[in-house]
Amino acid sequence: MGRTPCCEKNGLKKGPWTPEEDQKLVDYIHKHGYGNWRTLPKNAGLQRCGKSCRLRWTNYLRPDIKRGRFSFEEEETIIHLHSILGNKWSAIASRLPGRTDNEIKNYWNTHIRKRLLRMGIDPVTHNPRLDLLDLSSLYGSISHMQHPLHHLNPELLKLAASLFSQNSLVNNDNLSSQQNHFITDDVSLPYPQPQFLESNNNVVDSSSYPSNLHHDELMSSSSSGDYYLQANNNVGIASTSSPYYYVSDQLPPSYYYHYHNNYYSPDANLVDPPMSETSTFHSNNSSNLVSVSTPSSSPKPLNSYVNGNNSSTEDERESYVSSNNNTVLRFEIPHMLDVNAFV
DNA sequence: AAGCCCCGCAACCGCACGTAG
DNA sequence: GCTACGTGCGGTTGCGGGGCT
Repeated sequence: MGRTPCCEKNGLKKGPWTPEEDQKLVDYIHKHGYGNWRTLPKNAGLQRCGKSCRLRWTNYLRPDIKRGRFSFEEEETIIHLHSILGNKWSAIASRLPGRTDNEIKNYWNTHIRKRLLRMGIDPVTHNPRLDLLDLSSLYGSISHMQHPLHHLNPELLKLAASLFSQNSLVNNDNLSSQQNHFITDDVSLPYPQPQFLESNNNVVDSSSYPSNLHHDELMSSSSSGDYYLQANNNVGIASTSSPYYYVSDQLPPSYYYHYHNNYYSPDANLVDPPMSETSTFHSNNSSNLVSVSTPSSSPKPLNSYVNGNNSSTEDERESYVSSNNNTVLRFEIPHMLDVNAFV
């Protein structure tokens, strides 16, 4: 232990770099290259610590640094890589030429993360935040009925199925496009088909939606390509990479999809979510325990994002994303979430 | 116009970890 | 094994700009 600090605290400048300091650092590195950051500032005539010089060089002065706002492709890559690598900013930066880890980290924290939260997506797990919806009354309504699904309004069933299928995967060629169902003990109902929409809202593809959603088959489903599919209707599914949902055997099988090449675009404006970070709810029948839990990942109150003012740049970004000719998966959530209106 | 507030971003801090001598 | 050093990361700070009142 007892490692000495990288610099003496006394006499060394902190704070923003002046153009003169930048020039000194650049000149020195052009002449001698960079190497020993501890001795570099002294040799370069800078009243800075080596760490500060290194950060200034790697994050700002390096000649190959790309300036300006992130392109849609870069942003897509960041989200993609973050879903795989997590907060490995340097690893992400290595895949984005000209971008630094610090820049990506800042951009993530100030733009992408907030937008994902507004979209109802957990920025850590990249899964929809089901905790934003209070489903207790919905499931309570289902579970206390003797033949629950027979008596429900189709709109309510559609909503329930929609909520369960929010984690749908996309573009899996190995899955056929048969009618999708969720299975209960006594009734089989079609899953609502998520729609692929172009920017003009034309439906362009729905054939790649996962099929064979019978839970017995899902139990044995395997990963395919980039997509990871797991399903289980037992209580207590454990996963190291995603939130998990577990339900009783009288409710739709739980499942989630870990996806890599696409991301969700639920219309978060359709709901006014509760501000709880995690919600757990129980049906009236204790044997039908239903728990939907999304790990907390937001140090800031969610309403600071959901209800907060959007900056103009953020609005621009939103319009940029929506106007880009990229296909996104869009989930339609009914406006009316009052269960009593359906039963 | 002035003051306040919010936000984005550059920069810093502290710590952990890998590596070479 | 110890130490120095470089590097990476999460968290945080503080400045400056812009918007609002």
